[in-house]
Formats: sequence, C-alpha cells, structure tokens
Amino acid sequence: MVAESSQREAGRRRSPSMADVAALAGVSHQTVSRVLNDSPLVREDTRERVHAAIVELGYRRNAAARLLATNQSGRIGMVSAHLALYGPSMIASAVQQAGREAGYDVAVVGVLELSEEALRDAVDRLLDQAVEAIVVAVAHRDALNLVRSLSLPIPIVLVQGVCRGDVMAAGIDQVAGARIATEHLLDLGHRSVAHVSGPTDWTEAAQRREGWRQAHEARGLLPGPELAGDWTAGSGYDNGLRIARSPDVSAIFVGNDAMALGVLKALHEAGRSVPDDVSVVGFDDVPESAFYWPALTTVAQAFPELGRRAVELTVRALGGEDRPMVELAAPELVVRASSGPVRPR
Amino acid sequence: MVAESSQREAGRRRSPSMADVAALAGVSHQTVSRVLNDSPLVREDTRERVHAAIVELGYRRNAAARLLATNQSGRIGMVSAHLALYGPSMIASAVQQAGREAGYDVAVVGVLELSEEALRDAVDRLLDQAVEAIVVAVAHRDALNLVRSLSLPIPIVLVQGVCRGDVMAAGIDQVAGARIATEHLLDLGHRSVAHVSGPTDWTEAAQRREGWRQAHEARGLLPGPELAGDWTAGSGYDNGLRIARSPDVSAIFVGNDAMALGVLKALHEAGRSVPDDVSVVGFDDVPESAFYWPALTTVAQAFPELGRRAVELTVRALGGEDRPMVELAAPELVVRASSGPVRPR
DNA sequence: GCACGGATTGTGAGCGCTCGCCAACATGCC
DNA sequence: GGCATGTTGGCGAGCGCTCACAATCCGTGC
Repeated sequence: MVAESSQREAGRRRSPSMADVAALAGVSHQTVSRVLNDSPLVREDTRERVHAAIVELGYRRNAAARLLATNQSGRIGMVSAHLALYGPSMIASAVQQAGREAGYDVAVVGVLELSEEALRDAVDRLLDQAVEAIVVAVAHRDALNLVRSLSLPIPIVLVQGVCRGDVMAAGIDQVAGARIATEHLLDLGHRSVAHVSGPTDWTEAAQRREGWRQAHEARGLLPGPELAGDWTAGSGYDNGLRIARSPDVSAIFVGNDAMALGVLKALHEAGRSVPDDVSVVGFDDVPESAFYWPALTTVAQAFPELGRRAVELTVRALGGEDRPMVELAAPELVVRASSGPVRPR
Repeated sequence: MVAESSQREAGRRRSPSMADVAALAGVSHQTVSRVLNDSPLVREDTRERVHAAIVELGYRRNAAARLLATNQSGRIGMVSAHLALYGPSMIASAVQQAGREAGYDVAVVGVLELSEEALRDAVDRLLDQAVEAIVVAVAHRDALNLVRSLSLPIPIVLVQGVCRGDVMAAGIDQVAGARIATEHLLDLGHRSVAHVSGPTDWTEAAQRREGWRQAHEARGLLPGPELAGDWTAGSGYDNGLRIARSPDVSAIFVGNDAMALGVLKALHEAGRSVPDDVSVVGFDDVPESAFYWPALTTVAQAFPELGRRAVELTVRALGGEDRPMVELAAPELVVRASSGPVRPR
C-alpha cells in the first residue's frame, strides 16, 4: 500500500514519456512516435491502441526533446518596438494570430529603445528560443540596417517601415494611404493641406509625409505648413495650438489618430470649429476615433491581412526561397465628420 | 580549397556545441558547462580561456538541451484575454517586463473567447513550451474556476479580476479605485452619481460597480441610475445618449475611459456641457484621456508595480510557497477638467 | 620525500525524442 | 513451395546539456 502510493507519487514527479505510452500500448516507442507524427505506416488498430494509452496516461510530447532531436522548433520570433502604440500592437497580434493558423508559435519580444544593443539583446533572446525566422516590426529608418548588421543565420522578414529593398517584407502602403487622405481634403476644395508628422526617423512617418507631398504635387499645389510630432496626443495638441494661430490653414492631415485627437482639442480651445473652419484627417482608425469630437475621418489599415502576408512570406523564406519580395496592402479612407468642404468666406 | 569551403559550409550547418568549445579551449565539456553556469570551481585563467573560445566560435548554449537535462525552462506563461484593450495589454507588457527583470522569459498567449476549450488550448500551448508557472490575466468571473478545473501540475497566479480566494493573486484594488472616483464626485456636491459599467461578467466591472455603490452607501445616499456597457466607446455613446435625456443626472462614473469618451460625445451632441451640466469620471487613465474634450478625470492604475508583484508571487510559488495570498495595489485619482462642482440651479 | 586535503577538472550516464536501418510478417506471383 | 514485394514494427545511435561521481592537481606539514 505504502509502496504503491510512493510509487505513484514518484510516477507523478516526472511526466510520462513515450516509453511509458509504448509499454502501456504494447508497442515500441518508435511506433508511438509514428502515431504522434501522423505517419501512414501504422495499422489503424495499433494507432487506436496508442491513442488510448496517450489519453490514459495524459501523455504530452516533450517539445524540448523533439527540438533537440529535430533541430526544428516550429517557432518564429518577432521583435517589435513601441508595443504600446496602436499600429505596432495590432501588427503584433495579427502576426501572432496568422502564425498560429499556419502552425507556428510566435514569440514576441519588445524592445524599449532602438539601440543596436537593445536589438541584439532582443534577437538573442529569440535565438535562445530557437526561432526559425524573425519578423522585424521596427519602423525606424535604421532598423533594417541594424538587423542586417547582426548577420543572423535565419531568415528575416520585415513587416513595418517597409521600403522597397533587398529583403522579404510585407507592409501597408503608407504613401498611398497618405495620398488618399490628402486627396480627400483637396477634393473638398481645400487649396492646401497642413501636415503634422510622426517622428521623422520613422519610416512610416516619412512615407506618410511623402504621400501628403505627392498629393499636392500631382495637382500642382503647394503643400501647407508641416509640423513634427511624436505620435502622442500631447504633441498633436501642441502643434494644433500653433496651427490654430494661422487663419489660412483650412485642412490638416495628421500622421496618426492620437495626434489628431490632440489637434482637435487644440482647435476647440482656440475656438476654431471642426470641420467648419478646419478639416482634420487622421491615420490608423483606432476604435475610439469614431467617437472623437467630431468623429474623425481617418485611414484604416488591414492588419490581419498584413499579418497573414508576413507569415506567408516567412514560411516561404523557411522553404528556402530567398528572392526578396515586398508585398504592400492598400489602406482605406474612412470618412467621418471631421472633414468637410472648404467654407466660402 | 573546395574541401575547405565545403567543410566550412558543413560547419555552418550545425552551430557549435559545448564539445567544440571545450576542444578549442583544451578543457572538458564539463568545465565549459561550469563556466557557463558561473560555478566558482573554475580557475580564473581557465575561465578566460573558455570565454575566449566561446567568443571565437560564436557559441550559444542550446536551451532545448539544457531544458531536457534540467527540466527547468526559466519560462513562465501568461494567458490573457482581450489584449486589444488598454488594461489587459498594459498588464501583459508589465508582467513580461517584470519577468524578464527577474530572469524569466514570459510567453504570452491570448485567448479570443472565454470558453473552457479556448482556455485549455491556450494552456496546452504554454505547457508545450514547458512553462514553470502560469499567470492568468482573464478578468472573467468564471476564469478562476475554469482554470482551476484544468488542475494544472504547475503553480497559477492570478493577476486580474482578483477577489479574495484560495489562490495566489496580484491585482489593483478596483473597489477602492471606484470609491475614490465616486467620492470625488460626491465631494463636489453631487447628490448621486450614475454609473456606466463594463460587462457584468467581468470581475473588474463588478468590483468597480461595487466601489461606486459603497461610496454612496457610506454617505447614506442612493446611487444614481446604472447602465451596462461593454467597455467600447460605442456602448458609452449609446448609454450617454440615454443619460443625456435625464436632466437630473449631474455626475457619471464610467467604467473605463473608452466608454467615457463615448459618453462625452453623447453629452456634447445632446447639448449638455461637461462639466457645467454633467461631470464625468473615467477609469484607466489611457494616454489619450488628458486630450479628450474636456480632459477626463479618471483613475490611474500602477501597472508596472502590478507586473512586478505578480512575478514576485510567481517566483515565490515556484519556490514552493503555496499559501494563497492576495496583493492589492492602490489606484490613484487623476483630476482633470471633466469633473466640477455641482451647478446651482 | 611522502601522505593529505582542498581546489580543479574529467568521465559517463542519462534527459525524451527522431532518424536511419533492419527484422518480421503478410501477400501475390510464378 | 519459393521468391519478390509491401506493410508494420523494433533497435540503437545520437541531439547538447547537466548531474553525480571519480580523478587529478597543488601546496602544505611532517
């Protein structure tokens, strides 16, 4: 009695192994392995016997041992900066979701600052987890070079801050998004559009700025004043106050929704009405933007699709393909109350 | 030439192992292991020789093999629901950060719905990653029972939706937060405060509601009307419209900032001024709330501290301690423009 | 010059799994 | 009946690491 209980206790200590399952099912460990890996070379009744044993023992395959033997983890890593921001966090969960659907585990590690050291550290952590590829979602201008300078032994896929280049990359066409936003304002009759940009060293910020510039250029118009923010509502507010002082600004394209919120607030405080005096368009379509005051016209990005494409590229890279390819998804304008026709004066 | 290059290529195939380092340093693999584990039983010059070899070979310890041998992964898992919401996502990154600082890897997996199946699935994935403990950040009323019904072989720590109970749990005192928010409004002279709650099956929502109720009761006042939202700005807007129709409501405590944004919008549209006609207080202190119109009075939670405490509890549980303990951090009121003294009429 | 104890280092046996290869058996054909 | 063929299953060698233990080194004291 005592012996049995102590034995059972000892049995609990270590979880059951393949050998235990094999013994219970009356087969060899190899057959168990075959069942686990869906090998066709197992007779149906054997398979069922093994399955029964697995269930009875509550067996669970030891991933570490499998990894050690196969050298394949089925895991892809993702390094992301600024996970607190809407875009990056959406991308992270989209990639995670898509990865899971493709049968991969996605390990996300955030970097707090953009030094080579921080990046090296993040990548090291991922490498320790034996990831088979790394998705880089760091939109900084230098991120690509930084990552490349690490000369990793595994494929890399970019998923943000994408410019055409010699890497695998999936992204959303920021330039196009900014163009449709700006064109929307120009179509409403505004002679020029001001711009509050994100931090200038972010690829996204540069691209949105470029789209804004192009929209003017295509119509032979001169872009309105340009101010630099840092993605936060606070910086939008500060820049909004400055813009409010220029009575000739009738439309603003803001680099993201958070800054747009700040701009809206500054305009209210300055007594300028939106959209009667000034039209405002944001970028991101955060869930709250429909409830800003007034509801914000903005640009929506298809994050789930972006995630799927990124994972697809990753899988392709893992399959040996190394032809660099860039996939760009098109963003979409969401028109709401914050943009309106230019007011005759 | 050809041989050398092909050999180098072959060498690249598999990354260097301890044996390679040992050979290069002229020691045994065991000594390398000792160096790696900072054992004191290694002479200084030997240690340096090994380090040099490690650097030269670009050696990196194989975590899978180590895990296989030690049965310790140094990883803790976290299952979280609603990672798109502010609170949960802050908690996730706080735990991740704190875990890292404590020398643990934190693997987060999100669940999309709150079925037993989804939870089982998430936990399975974590178990496959050999996590040593699981932090559960699912604020649903039933989450605790659900998780417990899985009868996991590893410690569990709750980090959200905490009620006193027989588990390890770290949380933020939601009742206290709701009380100070409501008391703030009562202090301003409002006779009663309305409440827009979160989904009633969320522990947090129930606790915030309870704090709101307690604040009234402590002063012998009757709570104002209560409406149920779902954390989204949209539900706040809908409920805001309903409240706007009751001229006798002069103060609202809203379950989170997103809903508060919706309430503000509804009040604007109904022509009721904030805070002159109605005061509004939120909960969360999202970064944007200072830029709502008007700036939102709200309750801030100390997420980083929460993360640290959760990890601390986890480490303690891993150390064998199994006395259930609940740690509650105090939230703080942030007073802004959306709340003001009751207007004499 | 030698035994002795502590400081260093080496040896060998797993951890649980997969892979390559071979053994056993059933089947079909001549 | 004997053989080639196809199907199932078993065996043993690692994967790279840590652990327990054994072996070696060194300075010391006599």
